[in-house]
Amino acid sequence: MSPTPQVKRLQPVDVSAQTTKTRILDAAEELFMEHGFEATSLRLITTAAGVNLAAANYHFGSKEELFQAVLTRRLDPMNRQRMDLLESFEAAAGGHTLSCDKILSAMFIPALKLARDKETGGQNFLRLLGRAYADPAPFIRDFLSQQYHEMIARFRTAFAKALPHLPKDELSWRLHFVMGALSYTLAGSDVLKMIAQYQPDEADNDELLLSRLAPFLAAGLMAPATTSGSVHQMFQEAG
Amino acid sequence: MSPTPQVKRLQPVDVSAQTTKTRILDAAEELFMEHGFEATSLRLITTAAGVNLAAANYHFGSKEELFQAVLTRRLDPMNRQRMDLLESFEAAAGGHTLSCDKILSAMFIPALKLARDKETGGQNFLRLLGRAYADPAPFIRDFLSQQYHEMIARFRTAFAKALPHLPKDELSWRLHFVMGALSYTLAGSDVLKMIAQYQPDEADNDELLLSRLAPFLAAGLMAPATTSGSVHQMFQEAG
DNA sequence: GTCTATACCACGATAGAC
DNA sequence: GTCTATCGTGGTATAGAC
Repeated sequence: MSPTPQVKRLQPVDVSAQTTKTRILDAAEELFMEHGFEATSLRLITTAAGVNLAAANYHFGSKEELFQAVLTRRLDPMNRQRMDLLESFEAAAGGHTLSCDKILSAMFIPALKLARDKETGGQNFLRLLGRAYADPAPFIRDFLSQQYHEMIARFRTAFAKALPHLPKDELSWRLHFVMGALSYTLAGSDVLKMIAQYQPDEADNDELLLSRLAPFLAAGLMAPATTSGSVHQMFQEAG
Repeated sequence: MSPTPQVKRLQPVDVSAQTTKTRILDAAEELFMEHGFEATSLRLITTAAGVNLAAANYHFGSKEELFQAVLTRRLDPMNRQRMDLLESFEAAAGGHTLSCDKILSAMFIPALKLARDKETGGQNFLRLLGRAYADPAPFIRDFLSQQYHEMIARFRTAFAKALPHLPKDELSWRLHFVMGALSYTLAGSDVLKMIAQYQPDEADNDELLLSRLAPFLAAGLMAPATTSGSVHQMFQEAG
């Protein structure tokens, strides 16, 4: 079933290897996006890719590592785009401080581009990413933690300049809320049934979705710092 | 290994059934909280409960239904408390409109109570709930959608009064963001490594966590409505 | 080095004896 | 109600073909 290598010269090993590896990667990405990590079996992936079951473990070591490879292939370029875009915004602003909206757009735009540039799957990859971001599996959390570390650090300093009044730890929390809301929104296309008034046209339009999320998050970021014990007080009042 | 029924009279069937059923439920809750749904096997649960593997399927039908039973036992009372608290706030306010903070506290306080009232597991149940809220499995999404429907509808009308300027569909989106940020925050205790400056004391303190989330969400809810195409414009500018 | 065939063990589920 | 036995499927490891 596997294609026989036609050209044996000029790195024939690499060529044949990349072909099989890429086919597994493509099939895995599509199936992971559709069914999620746990519900997608290696047998389904390798069958769809037209390769042997053991080939997946040979090239990627395990199902978990295959999943990480699927994510890295698109996540790494996207986060680099985010940092580059932020840097270009800062350069264009000269000495001026960037607004929260502008910084947020540096996070959103590369995600939107990713959703569009890829004719196939691109729209759904963000959902896969959002689900992964909320996945309880430690190997996923650790992997994403490592992947996002540099980008988050870069954006935190940008937000710190835009929000000088905000305490450092408060900003860390709010960045956490931002990342959570973003990933959750991207992941939760079908949770909208919970909210009702569900409009399929809107839900499929990531641009419209993010254009609603952006002002929500910007306002949250710019809110005054927490007054200590405010919830505690409410808790006491309610008995 | 299973306890032999000592009293055969007075509904012996129900007594023995509830005992086994409860033991499975308790063991399942603890293990689901610790390892998540997929990573927890029925064999582990039934072994911990000291019952036979088949007993779980007999009493609950499937692993999925067992999981739903675990969630329902605590979720149903919590959502009822939320609605009751909101109603008492409205009654206390007379004809006055409730503030967003007040409405949000009606959502948060029952969650905090749940986290505390139960000596065992209570602190971690909210994390299990948050993870379930973001789980891609359809049976979980459908279940929670049904569980939350009444409460969400109730709170939407409350927010609609507090935010009369906000279009209906915009409010629906923001409620979605609120629920997402809340559940994600409760679920993501260990994602904080991503943000760094991690302080274990704070992360374990749900009250402090929610006291930081509340003003963030309130500000987002009260933000001016989306100007159509704002993100689209930014997207064009960035090329 | 790549790829295949195959075996192994754990899982969820179920039928049937008690 | 409970238990044993068993089925089909899952991820994984490995021996050996090319």
